[in-house]
Amino acid sequence: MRWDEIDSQVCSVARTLSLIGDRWTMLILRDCFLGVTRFSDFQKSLGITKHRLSDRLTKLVDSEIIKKQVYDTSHNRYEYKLTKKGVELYPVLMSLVSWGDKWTVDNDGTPLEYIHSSCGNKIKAGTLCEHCDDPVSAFTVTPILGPGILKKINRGELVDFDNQSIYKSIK
Amino acid sequence: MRWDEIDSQVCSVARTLSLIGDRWTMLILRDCFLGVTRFSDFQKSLGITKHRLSDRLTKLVDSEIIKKQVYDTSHNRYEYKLTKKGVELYPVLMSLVSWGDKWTVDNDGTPLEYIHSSCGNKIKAGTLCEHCDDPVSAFTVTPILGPGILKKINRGELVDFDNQSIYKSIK
DNA sequence: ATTTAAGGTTCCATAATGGAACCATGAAAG
DNA sequence: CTTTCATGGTTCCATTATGGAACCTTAAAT
Repeated sequence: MRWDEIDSQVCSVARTLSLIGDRWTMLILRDCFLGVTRFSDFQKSLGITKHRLSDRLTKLVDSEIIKKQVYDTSHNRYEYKLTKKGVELYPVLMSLVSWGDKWTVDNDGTPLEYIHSSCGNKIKAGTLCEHCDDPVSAFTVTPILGPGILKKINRGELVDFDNQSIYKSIK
Repeated sequence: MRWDEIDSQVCSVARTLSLIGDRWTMLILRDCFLGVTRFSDFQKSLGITKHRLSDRLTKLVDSEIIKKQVYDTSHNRYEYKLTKKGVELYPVLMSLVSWGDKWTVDNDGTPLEYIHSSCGNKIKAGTLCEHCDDPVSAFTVTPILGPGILKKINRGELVDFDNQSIYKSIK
């Protein structure tokens, strides 16, 4: 299977990664969340080549994760800004940051810190269950088949689907 | 800048993506969390070519996100399992799932559902601040320079560092 | 003696990426 | 009024990464 076919997998991870899972894309989005909007600023911040940046921005606009707006009509200058769909990728970014802060930090400490305006403290972000407020971890979650897979099985699609692993989960 | 140099950026996102940000790696980890452990099962589940899978597994073992263990000494058969470092990537996976469930779902519904063993409900995972329990979103978080950057600036490294964007953040 | 299963490696054609050069527009400088 | 600069790109080409198929190795099973 080629990479550009992974969105055919009936899997939210695969479908999401088909949009944001290639080189540079998440770093571009990191910059978006930090307030970068202009082509040349992305380029300086990232060290990406122009045509690669151009390609990635176009794809992100096509998938409606960012939008391209003229900010200077006389010059045709543009700014790229997150859409609602894009803003909602923030948990992905924060979870990457949290993990990186713990496992890839050097002796100097964490590169950035994040202040939560609700309480004024440094963020200690956790993934919690909104029903019980307990932390969500691989050991307290059991995946089960959802309608997105079950309906396709009932219609005879996914004939060679192997659901063994789902019921094993992580031990 | 080449992709294999991004871990030189003083940024937890870049450093994390240098380990798990290339094609296939997150999908391999998805399978790890679902209970897949064997080379051939990864290959069947992912549709990845053998040498690419071999390459990715080796890199994940090198970065201590998974470990390779013999499960059949007479045959030299191996299983790959998440380490503590790897298990802690679960929030990254769940945030990708949550976003994908919302923005990439088809008419049939979500592919998988996740039951939280703490409360028995379907997971509604949210990224919350552990100080105030309020949701963490791009609009309620302000990034500031941390010691990992400040100390390097004080030592005269990062001379051409541009922190403009950090103070803009997202509006 | 041959086949099968697991877990790979090798070879080669194709696709993605990186670096450098080039282009277009309008504003600013001399 | 000619040249230079800033922004936001595109083109060309060499280098890397990836995909597909074939092949390899060990030990058991037929």
